[in-house]
Amino acid sequence: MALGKDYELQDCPVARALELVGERWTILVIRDCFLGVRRFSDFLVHLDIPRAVLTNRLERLVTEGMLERREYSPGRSEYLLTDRGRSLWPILHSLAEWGDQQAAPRAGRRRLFAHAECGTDLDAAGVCPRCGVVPDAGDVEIRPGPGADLALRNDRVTRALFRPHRILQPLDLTTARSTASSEVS
Amino acid sequence: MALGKDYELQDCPVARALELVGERWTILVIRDCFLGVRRFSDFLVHLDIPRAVLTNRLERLVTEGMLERREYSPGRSEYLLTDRGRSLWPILHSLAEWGDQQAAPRAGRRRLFAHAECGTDLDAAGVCPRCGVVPDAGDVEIRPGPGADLALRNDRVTRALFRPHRILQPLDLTTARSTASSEVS
DNA sequence: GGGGAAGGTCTGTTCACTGAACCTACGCCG
DNA sequence: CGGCGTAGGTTCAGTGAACAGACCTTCCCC
Repeated sequence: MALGKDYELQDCPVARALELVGERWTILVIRDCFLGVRRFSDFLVHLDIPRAVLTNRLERLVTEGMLERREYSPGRSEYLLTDRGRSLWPILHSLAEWGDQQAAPRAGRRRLFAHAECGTDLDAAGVCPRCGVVPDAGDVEIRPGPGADLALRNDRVTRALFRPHRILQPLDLTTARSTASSEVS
Repeated sequence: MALGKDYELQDCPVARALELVGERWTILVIRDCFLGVRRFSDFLVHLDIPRAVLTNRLERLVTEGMLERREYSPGRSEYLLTDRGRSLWPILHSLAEWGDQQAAPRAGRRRLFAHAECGTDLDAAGVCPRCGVVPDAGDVEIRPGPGADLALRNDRVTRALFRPHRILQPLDLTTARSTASSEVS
């Protein structure tokens, strides 16, 4: 299903897409995957999502072929975007663009995306203005914009995101973890 | 709110976007607006959405400034996309692209988008390959692709969509209405 | 003034999300 | 060995939203 009653009878590609990624939380889980989050507990602290729902969404994304589950140690798994999952990048990017245009804090954008190869910021359509290409998700670097705000939320994942890094690469949570004097919700 | 518990604490543009358009059905209502649907009863037959939910979504979209409600006759209203609503076009387009890539029927794509000025089909990023621009939503023409299928669903709106037309322009429902021998769900 | 369409509201039921508690396996430390 | 912490879940009661279907009101047309 997707949203209670599935949209099966909708002969429309948008409905098809929503069947796969339209459930509550699903898009945010995928967003976190792009940001480099891979472990259950990291999704948990970053999303404030009920554990049962997270379990459910991860399972579903795995069976849909968006994520791959891999045990990095007995009983511990991490979740990685598959090629299919990565193909969602244009959707994520357009959502982020729109969200920032419509509701950016006064301070400015929260996150900036750049073409990693040349360092140029992407335009609204996801195109690198210098190279004239739409970079693959693996070639995008993300960094906090002027509107980013640690006061709003301060968990180890959010802190780690304050260092620029390539999308899809695992976050460096070690230092962020040790910096943590208190783990504020 | 947006999805039960709102995503207020997410300092992320994607979460902001989902707060506005992430609820069940909301995206499909907006899709229909782009397709030219304007009236309560047309949304109803095309979406198979519970009436109460439709009322609620339309109301919310109006208060969010995505739609404008206009009485075209006492007690009868139609809903039109505002500029803010139109700015969602890139998101809709990327969703449609992705949905068709991932789950197109064997017969092929369900819908095709073309740049109305020159008649060229848009590429996956929404760019017109001939003109090199991302056409505004008002300059996009939509027509059924080879994978479109009236057998799946056959209401007056779906039938009207079988004629090519410009996005945002009202559908010509009159002939489709009269053609209707029986209004199959 | 009877019938039909448009655009809703109301109601009972089902279903999914929520929050909190509980559980298990592993690793480390003394 | 025994205790503690962490990762990654599962279980369960409570709640709020979605669902289907009946009902209602206003307008229009004959």
